[in-house]
Parts: sequence; C-alpha cells; structure tokens
Amino acid sequence: MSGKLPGGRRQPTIHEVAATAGVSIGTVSRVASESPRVAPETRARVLAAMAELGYQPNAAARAMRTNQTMTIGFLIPDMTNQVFARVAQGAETVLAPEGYMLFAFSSNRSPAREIEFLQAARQRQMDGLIVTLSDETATGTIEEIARMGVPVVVLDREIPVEADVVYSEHMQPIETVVEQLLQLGHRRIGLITASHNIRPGRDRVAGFKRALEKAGVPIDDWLIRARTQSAERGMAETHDLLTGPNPPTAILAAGSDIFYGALKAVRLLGLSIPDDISFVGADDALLGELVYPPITVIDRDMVEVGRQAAGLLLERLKGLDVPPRRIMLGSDVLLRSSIAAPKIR
Amino acid sequence: MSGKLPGGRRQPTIHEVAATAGVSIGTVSRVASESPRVAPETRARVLAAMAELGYQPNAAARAMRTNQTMTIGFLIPDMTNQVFARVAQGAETVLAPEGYMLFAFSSNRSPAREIEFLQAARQRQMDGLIVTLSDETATGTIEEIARMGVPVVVLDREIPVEADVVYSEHMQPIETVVEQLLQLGHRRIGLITASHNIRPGRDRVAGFKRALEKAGVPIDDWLIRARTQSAERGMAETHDLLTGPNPPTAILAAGSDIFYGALKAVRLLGLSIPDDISFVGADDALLGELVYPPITVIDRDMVEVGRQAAGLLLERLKGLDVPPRRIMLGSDVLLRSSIAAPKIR
DNA sequence: CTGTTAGCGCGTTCAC
DNA sequence: GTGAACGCGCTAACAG
Repeated sequence: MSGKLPGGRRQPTIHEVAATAGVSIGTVSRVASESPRVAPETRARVLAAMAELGYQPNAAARAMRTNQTMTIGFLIPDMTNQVFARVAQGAETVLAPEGYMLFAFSSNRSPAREIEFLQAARQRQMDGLIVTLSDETATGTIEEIARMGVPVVVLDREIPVEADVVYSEHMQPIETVVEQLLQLGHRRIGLITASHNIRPGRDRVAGFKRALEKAGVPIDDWLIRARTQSAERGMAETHDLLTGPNPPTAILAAGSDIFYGALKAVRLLGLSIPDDISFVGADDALLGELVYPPITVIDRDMVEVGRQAAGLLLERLKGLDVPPRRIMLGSDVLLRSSIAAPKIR
Repeated sequence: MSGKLPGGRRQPTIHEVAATAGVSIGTVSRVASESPRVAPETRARVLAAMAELGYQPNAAARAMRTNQTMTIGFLIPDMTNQVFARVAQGAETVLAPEGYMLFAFSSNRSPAREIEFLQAARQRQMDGLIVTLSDETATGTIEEIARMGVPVVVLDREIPVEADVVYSEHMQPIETVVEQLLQLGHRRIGLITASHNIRPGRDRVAGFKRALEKAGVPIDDWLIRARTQSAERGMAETHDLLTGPNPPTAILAAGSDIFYGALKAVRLLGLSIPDDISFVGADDALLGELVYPPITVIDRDMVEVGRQAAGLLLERLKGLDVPPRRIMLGSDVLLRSSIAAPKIR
C-alpha cells in the first residue's frame, strides 16, 4: 500500500510539511491558504519546509472540503479551429487574474463527447463552464447542462437552459454582403454555411433570404447549402455549385473551415476571383488578406467573445443571482477586391 | 453548512443513491465500478436510482482513494496555433478510447504560466502530461517537470529530464530547401525562425548554415533572424531584411506564425513571388496552397506527433518502466512555384 | 497565535 | 451478495 500506487511517486502531504517545520498541520494549512493569523517567523519556517519538499496541496482533498476547484472548463467543437481557440485566449485573460485555470476540451463535434465532457466536468466539480455545442437539437447535452449546478456560459447557441449567452451577429453582415452583390448585378449567389442545427447556420440563411426578398430576387434553394462545417464540405459544396447547370456568380463561404474548402475548390477549378466568380469568406481575416486578390471577409472579434463570456461567468462565480443575460457582439464586413460585377454571359 | 456552499447546487452523493435504491453505499460503489459481485436485480435498482438522481461520482473523493484522475494535461505555448491544436487532436484519438480525458492549457509562451500549469497538474493529480515548453533555458519549468511524479512526454525540446520525447526533423528539410535555392542561383537567403532557446530554432539555423557551408557560400549573420515566434515578429524581420542595404533574394519563413507575418510583409512591400522574391513557408500547408502562386512549404504531420506522444504516455501509464525513449518524426518539403531563379541585378 | 478534531464522498477492507 | 467502518489530505471551527 505504500510505494507504487497508481498516480506515480508519492507527493509530500501536509503532514510531512508540518513535521519538517515542527508545527501542526493546521498551521501549515493556514500558511497555504494565506491566513493572516500566523506568526511571521512560523510562516517562514513552514514556507521553507514547503519549498524543500516541493509541496503542492492536494487539490482533491481541498476540493472535498471547499467545494471549489478553481477550474473552468471550456468545451469547444474543434480545437484546430482558430475561431474557438481565440475565444479561449480571450477568456483566459479574464479568468487567470482571478486565479482560475482554464482547461479546454475538444469534442470534435460529437454530441456524445460533449456529454462525456459535461459529466467529467460535474464529477470534477469544475467551478464553471463555457460551452460551444455542436448541435442545438441534441437533447442529452442540454439535459446535462441543466444538471451542472454551476454557472455555464453558452456561446452563440439557442438552447432552453437557464444560462448566460454570448451571441455573435450573423444576419446583418450577410445581408450587407448580399446587398452589395445584388447592387453589383449578381442574381445568383451561392451560400455555404453551417447546418440549421446551430444558430449561426440558421441566422446566416435567414439574413441571406431576407436580403434577396427585400430586393425581390427569387430564392433558389439549390444555391443554399447549410450543412456540416468542414473544409471538405466547403470544397464539395462549392465544386457542386460551380459545376452545376446554372451556377452562381458569387460564393459566400460563411464559416472559417468552409472558407478554406471553398477557396480551394475555386482554385482547383482554375477560376479567377473576381473575374470568373465573386467570393466572400468568413472568420479568417488574415487568410483573406494574404491571398491575391485580397478577399472580402465577414469577421468578428472572437477574443472579445471570450472576454465577455468569462466576464459573465466570473460574476456568477461571485454569486450574482439574476436572470440569464444575453450579450450580442457585432461582426464586421471587411470589404476587399474579391467581389465585382458578374461577367455578362 | 447545507445549501449555498461554493460549488453551486449540491450534487447527489453515493449515500442518496443508496437510500433511494434501498441498499448500502458499498453496493452502490460496486455497481459504479462494475464489480461482478452484485445481484443482477440489485444492480438494476441501483442503476435506476443513479439515473433518476443524475448521479455522477465525485472525482475528488475518488481520486483521494485511488490516486487516479483519468486526466491528462496538455501544455501548449499557444492555443491559437494550429500546429499545437493538431497535436492535441491526434493525442485525443488515442487517449479517449482508454478512458482518459485530455485537457489543454495554453501558456501564451510564458514560462511563469507554464510553471503554474505544472503545479496545477500536480495538485490535481493528473495522471500524465504532454508538454511543449516555450523556453528550454527556463530552469524553473524543468524543475517542476522533474517533481511531477507522473509520466511526462516532452514535444520537440531538449531538456535534462527523464522523459520520453517526440521530435520533429528540422535540419534536413531546411537543408533541402536551401540546396534548391542555391541551385537556382540564390546566394543571399534570409532565414526567419524561432529563437535558439528551443530546439526547432537551433536546428533550423544549423541546417541552414550547414547547407551554405557545404556549398561554400559565406554565411551572413545579418540574414539569420532567430527570435520570438509570432506573426508580428515575422513581419518585422521580413520587412527589415527586404528593405535593408543588401537584401536577400529568397526568404525562409520557418514557423507558421512567422510564415503569416512574413507573407504579409511581402504583400505590403508590393513584391511579387517568385519574380521579386522567392519564398518558403512552414507548417501551414493549406495556406501555401490557397495563395497564388502556391507557396513551397516545409510541412509535418502534427496529428501523428500527437498520436505518438499519447502512445508513449499510455505505455508509461500502464506501468512500462524503461529508460526514456525518443521518437523522431520526419518533415516534408512541398515544392511549389514560389521559388525561382533570382532576378539578375 | 497555534494545536486538535471532525468530517467532505468515496473505495476498500472486513465481517456478516 | 451485502453492510459497516476506516482513512485518503485537507479546511474550518474550536480550544487553549
């Protein structure tokens, strides 16, 4: 029972620190939690013992007593997507100064994995969560969130739970872009975006349709591709659109992964932007700037999303007890030379 | 002491499950840990009670007894860097089936944050770690790793600790590229890469110098910029090189962030690739493919790095007790049309 | 200011 | 096949 337990080398405990410092464990605990009621000299001796032994308090034992872990979980659909990574970065800047550690978990867009994460978070007594779900219609995930018992901030999703939410504006920027394209003379515009199962997908489609309706341009559902978010999908849909019988003269690739794939498809077809096809991307302003010609992009400040989400969470962690709050953050349209009047056919 | 402790709504405990199932806690524990010594009927009653209450075992209490948390920590310098995110993705695919949860923490290239992470990991009794340090010369970080007491896999760094390491090949691909450029007639080649404080920086500079020496081309240290990895730095260095008195005719931007910044600098200067300047990027094959002309890139399979690292870790977690192992993974040079003979001046 | 003590929730002996 | 009792390491409350 002594040496080789799982968990590797035994870590020094509060008892050993107490012994080497010649004090009781209560005193060590007081030093560890920075209680003022300790004589400076005693504190010094304890600190020395801690340093000598490389003591770190056992978080499990501490959590058992305090019901706090100083841990925030961040659930993201896809770690390799810069968009979510930036949110984490923003949240971190707000949470770290308050002593919270932010740990990110990637579900790879699997609701089952999302549930596993939420259960793991509950088991581990994480103090709060920031979550981005990959499917609003997955009821299991939502039930788990309801059970959490700690503050949860939801990012850009509409789900029936009592939680603060940070939204991004998706409708208006799409409308702006579509209006631009209509003005240039485009009548057939392809939209590729996320599925209807998540708010960004729905809102982008809604904004798209609204702009067309306002202009009295008939809606062709064949031109609207609201499915899975991935580069592969973006490429496939773009290829399909551009090689179809009555192809669009402009492509809106609304979503960063989709942007990559769509652009790749355009390249592979040997089409030139904007002469052969007008092109609008999203969520990766840098890529839009690095390619030639620079590409018009719908962009948003994801770092700010993270900051806002963390801010809402912190207030809850401090005990704020008010009804769920909603924050809406804007998006920018970065107009560049990838859109032009369509070729006359 | 009853209701409003930090940690939010009280979670059901094993006692409540036992009570509603009409059994003792021992039995519940046996069901939870899938012990066979439980009557099928009893098991069913317990399972029902668990579901009804939404019971999740308390990880802290469990960890206290078992010294296991089924948690792996992943320390990365920068979450928003796709390179590291892909490693996480790869590691996840091998760790998840074994029941481990992988949590990522981003240090933002701060050794102080790295130390905080390592301490947090020790406090939390994480079962194992995969770490990418931002500075091999930071002694505090290395001391903390030595203290961990659980298996640690180090990525692409040379540090004096007893740990398994997964390396990427950096020298050979740089040599290959430089040889290509020399053959095309380039004599002044600029190299921008990470600092000497991490292995990739050192090895790339070494490979660079070796190729020049082999060809008998004198080395101009002004052309070698081995500093911080960031887009800003990449942009600044590239600008400086290309606006200097005796500018290079080719740029090697070795590092994904540096790649972005360097390419941006080239764009801003209005230079055309490869006519005005030959250009080689790294670690973002997709970007290299999406821009025009497509850019030659030194690429590596980071998902495989993650898989290998997780594999090494798993073996240790299963008790494998052998001296530290080293795995070296290759890199590819994706030749594209961004390099050409230099203009005659 | 410091020592002592009672649990936190669970897994693991033991008896039954 | 099941229940009771102990202790993991720590914090908080109370004595001294």
